[in-house]
Amino acid sequence: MASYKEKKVIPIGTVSELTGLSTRQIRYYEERKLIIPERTKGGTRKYSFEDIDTLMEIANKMEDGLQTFEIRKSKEREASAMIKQKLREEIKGQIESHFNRP
Amino acid sequence: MASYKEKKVIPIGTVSELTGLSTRQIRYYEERKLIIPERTKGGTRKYSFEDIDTLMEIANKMEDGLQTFEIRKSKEREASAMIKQKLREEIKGQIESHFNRP
DNA sequence: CGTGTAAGGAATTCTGACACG
DNA sequence: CGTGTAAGGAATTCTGACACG
Repeated sequence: MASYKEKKVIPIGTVSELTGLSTRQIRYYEERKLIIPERTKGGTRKYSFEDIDTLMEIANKMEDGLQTFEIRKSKEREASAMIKQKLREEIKGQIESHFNRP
Repeated sequence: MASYKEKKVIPIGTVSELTGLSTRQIRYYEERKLIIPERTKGGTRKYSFEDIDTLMEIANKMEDGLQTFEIRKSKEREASAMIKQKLREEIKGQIESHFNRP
């Protein structure tokens, strides 16, 4: 969970190099809630490697002609699908353990 | 091999926060060849998570009263031991495959 | 809508040096 | 030897705005 990949430590200039996106694009995707970096005391943005992966996906979708709000929607859908899936599995587990009780 | 952990992307200020070391200490350990960050075009240092682990180890050894050159020596010894070990295994593998040839 | 850019300012980092011990 | 600090400058980043399409 709390590993390297999730740790927000990379400045925007490096993210720009790693993703090939301009800093303008990266900041704009934040404005559209597609990524949420952390900030230092001074206010400079810090990203994680996970954010970089996310940005690459965003870049692909933008190339496919999607609009930022569509990308956000599909992210939200994915997230809620994940939660529902978790719940389903949990309930299934409980039912099974109920019937298998000796 | 070429994963997140080895990628040099973290600026010195963040490294300082993560390790608890001062930027002065971090730069000094570089001067003593204990860590070797990369640089951006502009010349600012970039570290990897691996470097951070290394710095934590260095910090421990410094607390134990070791001097930087001793730490460097022990690192070099480790490195050459690793290489010798690799060679030994390689030769062993070759001998075995020789005798097991049908 | 998504992105480039010039603008002015603030935060971050760099190096070489002096200080202390 | 290892580290703090003040100094001056350079690189990096920030925000809000205008522009184009």
